[in-house]
Amino acid sequence: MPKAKTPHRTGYHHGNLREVLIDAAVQLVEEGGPGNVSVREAAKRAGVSPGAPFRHFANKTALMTAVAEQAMSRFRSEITNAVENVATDDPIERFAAVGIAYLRWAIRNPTHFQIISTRSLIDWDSSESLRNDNEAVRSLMEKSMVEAQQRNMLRSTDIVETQIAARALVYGLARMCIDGHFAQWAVAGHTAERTAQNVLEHFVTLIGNDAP
Amino acid sequence: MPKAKTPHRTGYHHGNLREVLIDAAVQLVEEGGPGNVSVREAAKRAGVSPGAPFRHFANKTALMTAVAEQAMSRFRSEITNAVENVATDDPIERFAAVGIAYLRWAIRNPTHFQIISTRSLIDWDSSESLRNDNEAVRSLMEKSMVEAQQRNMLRSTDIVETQIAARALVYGLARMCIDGHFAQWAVAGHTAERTAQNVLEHFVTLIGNDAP
DNA sequence: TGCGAATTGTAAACAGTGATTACATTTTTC
DNA sequence: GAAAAATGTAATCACTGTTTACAATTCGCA
Repeated sequence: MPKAKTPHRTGYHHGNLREVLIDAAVQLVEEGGPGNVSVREAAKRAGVSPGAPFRHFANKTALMTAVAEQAMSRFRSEITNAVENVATDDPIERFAAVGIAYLRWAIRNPTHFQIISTRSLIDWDSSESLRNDNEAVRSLMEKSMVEAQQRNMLRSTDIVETQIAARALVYGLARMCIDGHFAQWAVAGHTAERTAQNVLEHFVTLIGNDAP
Repeated sequence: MPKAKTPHRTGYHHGNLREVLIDAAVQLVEEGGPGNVSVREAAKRAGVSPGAPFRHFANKTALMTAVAEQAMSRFRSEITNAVENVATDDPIERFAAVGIAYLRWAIRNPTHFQIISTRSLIDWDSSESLRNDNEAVRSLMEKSMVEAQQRNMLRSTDIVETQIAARALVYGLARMCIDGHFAQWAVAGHTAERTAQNVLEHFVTLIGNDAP
């Protein structure tokens, strides 16, 4: 977790305002969720007047989008790293690895996951990097599924439905956690993370060709 | 869709303010999502001063919670009706009927589904009716699953994982729609609703005991 | 029927918000 | 070194949720 480096601005110009504003916004998100972010408070923490941020961001949504871009980048690289460090080349296991890394990051960074997945907070369409990172994760899931089918490892041949189901399951588990639908199924003392992993692995055996 | 009935208040007292405020808030939600709701605008539309709503709701969240209660009640009864009108007593088909009714309502009432499922907008813990209605839907899913297992119709005996997976799948599909993760998988010209149904039915065959 | 209490409205104010505008300063560029 | 571009400030606007003091109305009861 890199600390916000405020370079103790000396003169009239700040020199680093854009990045410092993003860091301040991230800090505000961590302190009290997305609703805790205000442009003015971010400006105050950057030691700058309330109007200054609008030289760097067209509006509040643009600032939140920058926060989302940073978060999404870390999200993507954590998942990419996880799947690269998987020993086996079993595509189904690789898919499980993606899903587990996905859930792990979402559960450990709930407010950031909320920001990157809630379109009303950000301007999704205007950000190429958001789309790229998201597509990278999606295609990682897709590839492993397609490969599994090619090796005849899937129970069903309806790969489109299977893929959407897989994505919906992972996304649903993540959102159930961050939306608080979770108290009821912290099963048998397991943490949310462990439970989510169990369910994902269960799903993986369901779609597989072997008997459970 | 019942129209807000403003009884043309004559005197100093409104007589119906609480309900009219809820209706106004619902209208604002329909016009521009949850973010479009403001207590003052609701008061204005009810023809009342900005402070008046606080005689009926402790704060804005309480007003939104009342909106959510109304929406959740309709959500529950639509699902309950759907499953009561299912001819068969096949528990797996009954589960599918619940899921389809769930997705149907969520997709056709996206902003209201967003309100009832996003805990940051409402005061979930303080509302008994929200909990009751939610639990009713959950237990409807649970019952059909348990029955399916008792009749040996499920592929896996890990019923806890199967149940959570089922809920996560339905919830994930609904949220993917309302969060806009959907443009990519409006598959083959199908509407979101039809696609979601296909995926759900695919999942149902996956968990079943028969060969696909 | 009348009177005190509870309910429910108003008006005015407060602090906080996103955003814009006119202006000032600094940096960049030729 | 001067014109231009970038980036800060100060003031201001309209809007928000919420509170407070006060006024009008309705309700419960002698």
